[in-house]
Amino acid sequence: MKEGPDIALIGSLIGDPARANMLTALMGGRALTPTELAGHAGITLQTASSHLAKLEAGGLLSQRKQGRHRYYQLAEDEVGLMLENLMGFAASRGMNRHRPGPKDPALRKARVCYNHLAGDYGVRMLDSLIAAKQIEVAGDDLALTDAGQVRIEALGINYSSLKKSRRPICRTCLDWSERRSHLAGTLGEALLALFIDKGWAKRENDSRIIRFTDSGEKAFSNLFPQ
Amino acid sequence: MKEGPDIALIGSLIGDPARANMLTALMGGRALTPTELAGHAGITLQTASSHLAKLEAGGLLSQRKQGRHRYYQLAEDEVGLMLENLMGFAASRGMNRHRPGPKDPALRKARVCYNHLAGDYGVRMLDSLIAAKQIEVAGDDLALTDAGQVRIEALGINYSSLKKSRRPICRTCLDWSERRSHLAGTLGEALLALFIDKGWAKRENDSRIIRFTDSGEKAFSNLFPQ
DNA sequence: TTCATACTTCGATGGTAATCGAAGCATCGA
DNA sequence: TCGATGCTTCGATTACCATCGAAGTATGAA
Repeated sequence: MKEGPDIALIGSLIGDPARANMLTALMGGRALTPTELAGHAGITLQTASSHLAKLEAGGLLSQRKQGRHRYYQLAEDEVGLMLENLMGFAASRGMNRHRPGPKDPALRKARVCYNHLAGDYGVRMLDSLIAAKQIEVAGDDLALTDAGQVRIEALGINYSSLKKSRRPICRTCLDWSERRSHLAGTLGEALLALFIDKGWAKRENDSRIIRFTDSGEKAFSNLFPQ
Repeated sequence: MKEGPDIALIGSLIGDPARANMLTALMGGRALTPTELAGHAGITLQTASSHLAKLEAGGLLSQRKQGRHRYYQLAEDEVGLMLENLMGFAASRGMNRHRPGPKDPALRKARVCYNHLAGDYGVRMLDSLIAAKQIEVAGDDLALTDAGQVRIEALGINYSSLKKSRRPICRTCLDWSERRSHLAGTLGEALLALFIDKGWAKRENDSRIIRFTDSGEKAFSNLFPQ
C-alpha cells in the first residue's frame, strides 16, 4: 500500500502491558527466565511463555538455554536504545506507571541502561570524557581518540578486545531522566563492569539502581571531573 | 507497581495498523483532515474519528478547526522524532509495509521528515554545515555558531524570529534510510521552506518525496558542498 | 430556510488476542 | 528409574476494541 517501514508491528509488540513490563525488566541488562519475567509482569508462566515467543519472533529478544532454564535478554544494543528512547518520550509526557516514589532519586542518580551506566552519573561521565578530548563527537557518532585509548588502557580495559566485537565501541544513548546523552557501546559496558569489579558500585537487587560506595564516589569524581 | 515511564501506552497507540498509517501519513508534515486520513488508513470516517480522538488524548496529535474542516497534525517536533526513530529501528529489521518499489530511490534521496529535509540530501546538508563550523556538535545537541548565524541571515532567514519559538533552533533527527543524522528544529524547517520558496525544490503530491529542480540541485551543491 | 458537507457520537457486531487450566516434554538430581 | 522443576503447547474462555451503520451536531452555501 504505502512505502516505508512498518511501525505498527513494533508498536503492537510493545503495546501490551505485560510485554512492556517484561521489556522494562530486561532493560536492567540481566538475562531473565520466563518465571522471573512472569513475576515482573504479574501473569502466569503460560501467558509469559506465549508473550516471550512473540517478542523473540519479532526480533526484540534472544534466548539461550542453560540446563532446564531458559534465559531471555534484549536481542541487541539497538533494542535497548530504541526502548530508552521511547521511555524518554513517555517520561516527557508524564506517562508513568506510578507516581515517583522514594526510589526515584536514586534511580535518577545512577542506574543501569541495558548494560551501561545511565542517569546523572552516566551523563557526567560522557561529558567529562568529551571535555578531556578522550572522546570525539561527530553528529550522532562518538569516536575514541588516541588519548582516550591510552586512558582506558590505563584503567585496565583491554582496547583490542573491545575492538573485536562487531558492536560499536562508543555510542550515544538518550537518558530519559536527564534528557541528555550518556555513553553506550562496548566501552560503556566495560566501564560499568569496571566500576562494579573494583567494588566502587553495586547493583541493587531486582532494580536498575546502581549504588556507589563512598570510595567509589571519590574515585568516580577523580576520574571524571565536572 | 514498578518505577519508570509507561511505554505500553504509546506502544498500543502506535500498534494499531490504522493509527500507524495515519501517523505515517502525518509524518509528511502537512496537517490533514479526518477524511483524508481515513483514506490513508483504508477505513471509514467514523472509525478514523475515534482513532484520532485517541491519538489526541494520548498527546501525539493536535487539532485545529477551520470552518467545517478539522486539521490534525503531529502535536510537537518530538513526536515526529520519536516516530522517525521507530521507523529507523523497523527499517533496520526489514519490517516494511511492502517491498521497495520504484518510488523508493527518490524517497531515499530527499524527503520531508515532519517539517524538515531528510534522506541523502538532509544528511549532506547537516554534514556540510558542521564541516563549515556553522553548526557545532555537543553530545546530541546542536548549536548554531556565530558564523552560522551570519550565514543563514545571508540566505534570507530571520534569526531572531527562529529564536522566538520555544522549540530548539537546531536538533538532530535520525534518518531511517541513511542511518545518520539530519537537521531538525526551527532552522531545519526554515531551510526546507526556503528551498521550496526559491523554487529549488517541490513537494510531490500525496507523498513525502521532495524533487529538486536542475537549478535547485546546483544551488544546493554550491551552498552545501560535500 | 433549506440543503449539503464535514465530522462526531451512539450502539451493535465481530474478530482477535490475552489469559489460564490441563497436559505434555525436557532436564536434573537421587 | 522416579519424582521434581522449568517450560511449552493445547484448548476453552473471556474481554477488549476496531469496525461500521445510523443518528446527531456544526458550518457553510444557496
